[in-house]
This record gives sequence, C-alpha cells and structure tokens, in this order.
Amino acid sequence: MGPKERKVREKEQRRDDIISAGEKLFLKKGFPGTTMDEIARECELSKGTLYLYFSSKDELFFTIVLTAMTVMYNLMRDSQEGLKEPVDRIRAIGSAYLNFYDRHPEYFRILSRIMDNEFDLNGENYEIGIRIQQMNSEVWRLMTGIISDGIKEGIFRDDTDPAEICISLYASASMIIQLMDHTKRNHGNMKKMSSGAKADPFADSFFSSLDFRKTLNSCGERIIYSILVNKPDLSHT
Amino acid sequence: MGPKERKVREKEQRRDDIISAGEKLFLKKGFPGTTMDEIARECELSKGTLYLYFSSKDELFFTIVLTAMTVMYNLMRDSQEGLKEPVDRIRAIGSAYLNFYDRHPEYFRILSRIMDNEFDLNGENYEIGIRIQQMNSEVWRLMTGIISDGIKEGIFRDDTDPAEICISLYASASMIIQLMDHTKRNHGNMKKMSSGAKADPFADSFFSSLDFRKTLNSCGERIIYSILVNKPDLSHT
DNA sequence: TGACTTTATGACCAACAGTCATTATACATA
DNA sequence: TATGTATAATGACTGTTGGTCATAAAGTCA
Repeated sequence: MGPKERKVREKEQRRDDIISAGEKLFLKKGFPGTTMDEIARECELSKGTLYLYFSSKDELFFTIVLTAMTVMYNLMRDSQEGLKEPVDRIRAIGSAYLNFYDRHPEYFRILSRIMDNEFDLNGENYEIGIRIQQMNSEVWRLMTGIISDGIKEGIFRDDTDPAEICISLYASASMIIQLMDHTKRNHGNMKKMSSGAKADPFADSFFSSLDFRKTLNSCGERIIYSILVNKPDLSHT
Repeated sequence: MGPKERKVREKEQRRDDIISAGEKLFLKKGFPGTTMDEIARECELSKGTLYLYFSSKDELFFTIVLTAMTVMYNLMRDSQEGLKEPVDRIRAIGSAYLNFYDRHPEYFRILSRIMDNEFDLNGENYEIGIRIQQMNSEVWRLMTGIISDGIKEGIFRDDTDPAEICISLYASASMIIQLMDHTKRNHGNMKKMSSGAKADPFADSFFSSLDFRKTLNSCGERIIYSILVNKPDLSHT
C-alpha cells in the first residue's frame, strides 16, 4: 500500500480522533455544555482543524447520534439470531432495548433527546441527517416486520396494525426506561447533595416507587398477550 | 386601592409583558433561536430589566413551559365534567390531549421537548422547576385516578397497574401525535422549498402514509378494551 | 425642595461558534 | 539537494449572545 493509501488512512484516523473526543465530552457534559475548544484540546488538534472535518458542532454531534442509533439497531438485529417465533422475537427486541440502555445509558439519553427538532439540519448537515433517518427507518422496519410476519403466520390477530403496535411498544418502553433513568439519576444526586434542595425537577417523583423493570416487562407481555396474539391467553398472570 | 396596590399591579403587568414577548418568540423561533435582546425589544424594555424579573433565559422559558403544562392539564381536567364511566373518562382524556395539540401545537411541541434534561435547573431555577414537576404529577394523578376508580368499581381488571397503563397510553398518544406533527411540518416544508432537498431528517418518513388520527383512536380503544376492561369485548372492530 | 428608595438602562464583559490569512508539511520534479 | 506546488494545520480574530453592574431616572416621603 502506497503513500496515497496511508494519507487516506491518516485522514480517517484524524476524523475518528475528533469523533472520539467529541463523544467523550458530549456524553459527559451534554451538547450545550461542550465547547469546540474543549474537543480540540481533547484530541490535541486546533479548533480550525475540527472545521476541516466537520462543518459545524451540530454535524459532529449528529455523527455521534448516528453511532448511538446504529449501536441500538445492531443490538436489536442481533437479538433475532436463531429465533423463529414472532412472540419470542418481539420479546427479544424489548430485551435488546433494555440491554442497550444498561450497556450504553449515555447513548440512550442522546437518542431520547433527538426527537426534539431544536437543531437546524439544513445545508451542510443534510447528509448526516438523511443517514440518521435511514437508520431510524431500519429500526421501525425491523419491528414492524416481526409483527407482519406474526400476522401472516396467523399467530397475531390480523385486525392489528403493525405500525400502531410498534409505536405503542416502543413509546411505552422508551418512556418507562426514561423515567427509570431520571429517577435513578435523581436519587444519585440526592445522595451527593447534602442539602437535598437541588433535585432535578424533571425526575418524575410521582413514579419514584415504581419497579420500572417489572413494569417494562409486564407492559410488553400485556400488549403481546392481550392485543397481539390471536387467541388471547387470559391465563397469564 | 392605593398607590401600593397600583405598584404591585404594574410590576405584575411588566412580568406578564415579558412572558408574552418571550412566549411569542420562543414558540416561533425555539429556545436557542431566541435571544434575550429580541425579547427585550419585543416588550419594549431593556435587557437589564428582563433580569430584574427573571434570573435567566432558562427561567423565563420554564415559566412558559409551566403555562403550557397548565393549559394541557386544564383541558384534561375539564374534559371530565359530567362523566362517570371510567371508559368514557379515559376516552375524554385522550380527546383532550389531541384537542390540546390541535389548539396549541406550539405548547405541545415544547412539552415534548422538556423531557430532555439538557437544562441546568439549579439555584435560581429551582422554584419554577418544582412547580413544573408538581403540575406534571397532577396530570399523572388525574390519569391514574381514573384507572384506579375503574378497578375499584370492578369495570377494569384488578391485575392491571394504573401507572403502567397510564404510561403506555400517554407515551403512545404522545409519540403518535409527535410523528403526525413532524410529518405535517415536513410536508409543509417540502411544498415551500422548491428543491425539496432540505427536508427535516427527523420527520420519520417511514410512517408518512399513516393515518395518525385513526391510529391514535384505534390505539386507545385497543388498550382500553383488550387490556383494561374486565371482560374483554372481542366484538369491537 | 431635598434625601432616600425603587426601578430601569445600556455599555460592558466573558464565553462561544465559526473564519481565514498565514504557516507548516508532504510531495513531485529537476 | 533545491525548488515549486498542493494539501493540511493553526490560532488570532470576528460577531453574537447570556448575563452584569455602575449610573441614571422615577417615585416617595418629610
């Protein structure tokens, strides 16, 4: 491999260095809390160089969003390996989603956050925005595909809409895990802060005594057995 | 009423003026897209004066978040008037939520956004944060109360957890309306932009052909009839 | 009127995203 | 090796913005 290839590799290495530094800081300090100067210092490059590889702070951030979404998708896709029964496959998606939160809580958090469209994704950011949306569609395709298969096989009721069920499942799981995460972080803070007067007001104390993991499981089982499967099995507790 | 009272009223008037100006701009241009100088110009006060009434841009924004949440809560609460049957009451909550979106889409959008905890709510912002959380708890209390009543009356199954059902209902409705909103806004943009190349990448095109209002209704009915009511009525189409 | 309190102002500051003229490096050719 | 050229890196600089504060204005009371 000649010097041409080495240069390409070096450029890719630089890019990866910037992404790594950005990810480390964005995940720790959030988007507004991280400055481009800090990222430049972290990866030992000048700020100007950052802008040779990324057109804006937004674009760098969205590159990490894409990574997060890809990690989630891969966990979900891999969870299907060797499974045939639609019920098992849906359960596996749920487990993979919780697994994603347990292994990458920071990724989970930024994905919960990008629904808001506070970011301007025009011009330079267009490319990465499209890729994020494509990955997002892959996630939905994976989920709706399982439901469609189940309906075709006659295991799920044919009067259910796969999109509707998927939205309901994903939205419910997402909110339960978010509530769990907020509550957990809030309790952590309460311990740290002696006064206890500075809790995160968005950590919903209304559900603070809820067993979130049990609720998540129960919620999924209910939707599967009460709504999805053809002959509702009323005997499940 | 003496000059003391007049002064108090004038101060409240100033405060309301600032809130009105802030609301107008925040709802139109978003939080990062709005500057304190603009708000000051809009309400014909100096920037310094704004900081006599609000400790930070965040606090002013959260004041508007509280308004939005209160409007939503009031619509939900008022929808209960004259209703007795738990099933009707749950349906009314869903209708009120959709009504909230139809009448105040900008309020709906900022409420969808505050789940993210990108904001620092320490120090000065503590007071307003607490009030937002209290209002949030009121919403949950209203919803879980209906389910609990239904269970007590024997209309809903007693092996359901009110919290779990409410989270599922609210999360599902919230996501369906958000997808509808994104899709609608995106189509609006597509028309405006001749090139069509600058669509919002987070507007999920995967669901662009979905009839969101029908889905929202169907989703609620399914959860109510398949999960909640004591003897599942399988005859509903 | 004059002393004193409350309210309002906008020039100012620090922090930040993003730019660009300048410098450094790599490479090709003689 | 010397020289020209293309590419990559730099950091001082700019414009914008959230937030501050010394000063000024307005209101109040004796």
